[in-house]
Amino acid sequence: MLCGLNPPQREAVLTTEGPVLMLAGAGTGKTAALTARLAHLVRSRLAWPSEILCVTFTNKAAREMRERVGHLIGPAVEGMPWLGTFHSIAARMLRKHAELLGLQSNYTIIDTDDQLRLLKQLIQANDLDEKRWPARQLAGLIDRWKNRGINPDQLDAVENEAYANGRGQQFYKLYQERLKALNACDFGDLLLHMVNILRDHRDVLEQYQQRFKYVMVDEYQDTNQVQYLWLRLIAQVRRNICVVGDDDQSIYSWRGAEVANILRFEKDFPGSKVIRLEQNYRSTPDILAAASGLICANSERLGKTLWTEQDGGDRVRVIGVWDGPEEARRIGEEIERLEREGAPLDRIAILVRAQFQTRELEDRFITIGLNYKIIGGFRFYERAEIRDAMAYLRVIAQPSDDLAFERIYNTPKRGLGDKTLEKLHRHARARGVPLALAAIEIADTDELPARARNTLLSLMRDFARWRDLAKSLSPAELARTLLDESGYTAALQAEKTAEASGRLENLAELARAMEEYETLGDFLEHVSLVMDNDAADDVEKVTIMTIHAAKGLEFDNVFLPGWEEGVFPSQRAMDEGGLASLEEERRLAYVAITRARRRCTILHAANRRIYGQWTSSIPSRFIAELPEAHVEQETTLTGGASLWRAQWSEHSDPFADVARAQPSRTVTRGPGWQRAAAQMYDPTPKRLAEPSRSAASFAAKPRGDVGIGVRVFHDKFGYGTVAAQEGNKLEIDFETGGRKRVIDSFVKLA
DNA sequence: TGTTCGCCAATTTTT
DNA sequence: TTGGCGAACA
Repeated sequence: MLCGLNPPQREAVLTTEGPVLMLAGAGTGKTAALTARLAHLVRSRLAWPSEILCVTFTNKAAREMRERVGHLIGPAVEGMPWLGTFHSIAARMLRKHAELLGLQSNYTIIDTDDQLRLLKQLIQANDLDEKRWPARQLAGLIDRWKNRGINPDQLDAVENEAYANGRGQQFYKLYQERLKALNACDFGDLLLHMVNILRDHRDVLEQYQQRFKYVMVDEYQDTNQVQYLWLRLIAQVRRNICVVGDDDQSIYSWRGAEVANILRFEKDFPGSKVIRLEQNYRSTPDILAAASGLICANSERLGKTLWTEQDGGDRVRVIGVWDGPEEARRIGEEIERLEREGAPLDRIAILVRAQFQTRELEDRFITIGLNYKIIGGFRFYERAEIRDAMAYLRVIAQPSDDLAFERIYNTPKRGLGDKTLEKLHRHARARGVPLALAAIEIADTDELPARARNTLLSLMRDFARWRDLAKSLSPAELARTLLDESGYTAALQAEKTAEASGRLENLAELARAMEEYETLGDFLEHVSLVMDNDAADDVEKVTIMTIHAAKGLEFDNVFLPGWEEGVFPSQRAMDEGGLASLEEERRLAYVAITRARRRCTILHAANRRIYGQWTSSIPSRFIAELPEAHVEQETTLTGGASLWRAQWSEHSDPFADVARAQPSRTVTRGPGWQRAAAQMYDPTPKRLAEPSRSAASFAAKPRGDVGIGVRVFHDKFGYGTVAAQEGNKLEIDFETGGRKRVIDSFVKLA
């Protein structure tokens, strides 16, 4: 079991008693250490599998862990009910003790979509202006409160002020009451409810404290306050808690994760042993050195020094290009080259800061016929059609599921609108029954116009029939029948669009996925917590995803586009979160670079279209922070510059304005950005860029609608009059700021 | 009820 | 540029 482990890893495995903090840098084999430790505990009979609590953040991580432990200890792993995500374990506990909070044990777990609709209803019912106080914001606040372990009555005045002029608490309370009435929990509740129970019921707490001889936590830097409280309650007696994490990879603070949890572990658990895993098995020395150099700029680190036995490899490449499309083109070319060299596509990834960056790449890859897949964005179970199908199933399984009922009672369109819904609501509230029951009752009266009444009646009959069928059919068969008979499939077929046929496929896939489940209940429980669906693909594809989504993964070749101020670090981070969020961006950059095994290529463009607006930008400060010795810079702009110069003849440094044209909005200009900017616009390049197609894009055609004397508007400089025009370059006398040279696509007719 | 137009806003998203 | 949403119409 210990073979193949290095000394610190062994130590982590063998230090079973007392608190252990395992600081594991990127690619240092922490999962190996963790699984070996788990296996060791079982093998040496220190604990039964059922006496070990092992928590991860994602289902994927839990699954992998289970698999790997299974290899080490065999079928005993089946008896590990407490290996899972925070949420699934808390949900399981809560099912046992739900009645302590006035919930039934078959409570529904609602997702953010339901949550939002519920809040919207509350806001409307309480005459709040939805525009001014969006449900999203309230949802965000409530989430944050729950993440911090704050119950409605514990909310302080300041927090309360955060929503609707001091009505935050009121709405939080209302929301919780509504959830309880629906016998439902949101994700945050799973943990918060359990913490409340453990706090208020000594007997329950002691039961778990006794049961769990050992506690292990993966990705500890991502725990939030309430998860921390939960862990501490459970582990504080035996104190056999081993947490693994990397403060440098904490990138989820905006979701309530608190790096502080890992930073103060030693204080929380005095006498804890700190073990550092620093030998990296993933990346080449240059990649490691570049990443390490970058992360050094952060304060408040526990500090680790990654090293590797590997040698050789390429330096991290930094490529400056003219604009977004060229960036995408360049990446496409590089990937095609790698492909020709025999590199498998599925070991290549493009990691972006934000989803909008994927579009350009996608466009380009479609054009050149490169196989790619985009991870993230909408996940399978979040698609509208899947959620609709699920809602049908939920109503069948639980007639009291009002949220599900509301979702589908007019989907597909059957002529039941807001008017009818309102009546249902009124009746349901008056009688204190669920909507579905109210529907049956009201369809028996003359409250509704004949048409609505008949439709409703037949819908409720359908549900009664399906509920009946549910007893004899398998979940998958039930789903197929229901989709057919409800007219849902027919409505999609009638659409005849590519999108609709995609949706039909998804529904078929859903039914297929349901084959594995014996009962409808099993399936629904699975889906509410295990919302992932990585369908294995047989074709090799390049992966495009956000850096966040890439945490924990590795690729031979990694491309990192969009390293520009405003994109990465993102404008929002710089505007709002101050130093702390800039440091989180830097950690994100660190995560990005350390995904690469062999080669890492960073790109930045001088111009980019964001939200339909052309914006010019300077290289990210993170580029300047990379240690020069491990970086190789290249820019295609040099070729372009000479063309530009040829067109502009006597103007010696045409790029000066592009560089200077930066918005003064960017308050902090790190000392390094100039270096990068200078490098980028250096007219005497250290290395001559290949005369690329990008150069050609410079000789763009002029715009027909601007000419000398025309008054125009520029986003940064304001109004001005065109004084000279050459190709697509304009010289403009601005009303404030004097004469500037700009590209015609940056101006609008005034 | 269902459709269409104009306005506004716009990161990251493990469960 | 895209999408979501409410108000105005069919």
